Amino acid sequence: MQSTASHSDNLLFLTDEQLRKGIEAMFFAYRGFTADPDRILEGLDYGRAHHRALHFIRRSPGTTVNNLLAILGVTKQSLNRVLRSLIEDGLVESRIGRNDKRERHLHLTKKGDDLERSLSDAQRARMRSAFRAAGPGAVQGFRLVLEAMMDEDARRQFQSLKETTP
Amino acid sequence: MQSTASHSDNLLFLTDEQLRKGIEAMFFAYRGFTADPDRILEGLDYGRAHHRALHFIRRSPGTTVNNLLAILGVTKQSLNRVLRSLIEDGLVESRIGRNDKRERHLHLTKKGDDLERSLSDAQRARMRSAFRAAGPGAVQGFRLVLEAMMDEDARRQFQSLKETTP
DNA sequence: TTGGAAAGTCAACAAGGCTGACATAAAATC
DNA sequence: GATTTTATGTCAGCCTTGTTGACTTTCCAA
Repeated sequence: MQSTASHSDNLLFLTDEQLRKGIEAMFFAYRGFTADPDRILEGLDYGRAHHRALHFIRRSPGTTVNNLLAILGVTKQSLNRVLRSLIEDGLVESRIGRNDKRERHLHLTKKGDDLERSLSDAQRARMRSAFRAAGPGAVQGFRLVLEAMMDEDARRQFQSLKETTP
Repeated sequence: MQSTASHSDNLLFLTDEQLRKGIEAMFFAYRGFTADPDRILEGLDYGRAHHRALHFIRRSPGTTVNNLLAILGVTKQSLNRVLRSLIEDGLVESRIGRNDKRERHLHLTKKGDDLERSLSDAQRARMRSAFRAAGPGAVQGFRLVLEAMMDEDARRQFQSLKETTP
């Protein structure tokens, strides 16, 4: 029975019940994850889509529109609507490429950087307190599971973002 | 320096860089998390909102509309639109409460159960493969962090769902 | 018996996805 | 040099899913 016990121990986390808990945890946690930035954006004329664009532009200054499209996984029409308003309002600057003049390289202005910072500060604060509450080992596990849950493409994008040190 | 090293070891996972990675991991992983059910729903006339309603009705058969509202965190008008189509199409049955006849108790029909099963099968398959890839320890950490990331209310709901054994 | 809670409905609106069609400029290729 | 491909932007229109506000019906409970 010893080997049976150890066998079931190893597979315990793969029962449908455990998987369902994982699914529901993702659902509730994602709500918390977006709650703080959403609250900040409520007053302004922006939404979650604007936050995502600002985040990845700040993350990779000078990124092209096509690049951003691939990362965000939306259509250019969707992204364009968001970018247009950010550019009009002076939060994002679009510079014509030097080598390839078809490309637009995106940068945050001071104003855009300020907003993104306030949004990500709020999000980081929650992440920090969750990490602190769960402990270092848990954080490692958290990232392993999330990475394994991604689509191949997303994982590649995530990993190449990881490697860059801004 | 021994105590300094151990001190920085303990805080290493709280650097802004680590937190940013956590944020991006949530973003990419959530996309993967919803991708499979979304693909199935694409053909049908339903969306993610329908999936969520079906999930929690199957999870807690006989739940009231108010209960579901609290869990899903949307307005009754939003939920009503979704429930109406599910009831019309014969996936959900709405039974008037016996004790309190104002209440509607929600149940899945065979048809609703079949659809929910096919959606959650797909979602569980991804979760299973992520859990398997990451290992039991990681799964524990994953859930600890997610739980700590939830709002108070959501955490209470999550925990009371956990305790129920259907 | 009356106040208020639970549930449902209608209307209107917004964010943010999507498709399709088309325009322009520039690079790449033949 | 002509043609094709690529990167971007834009217009129009559609869908889902969220919102608010106003109103009705039902019916429990004080």
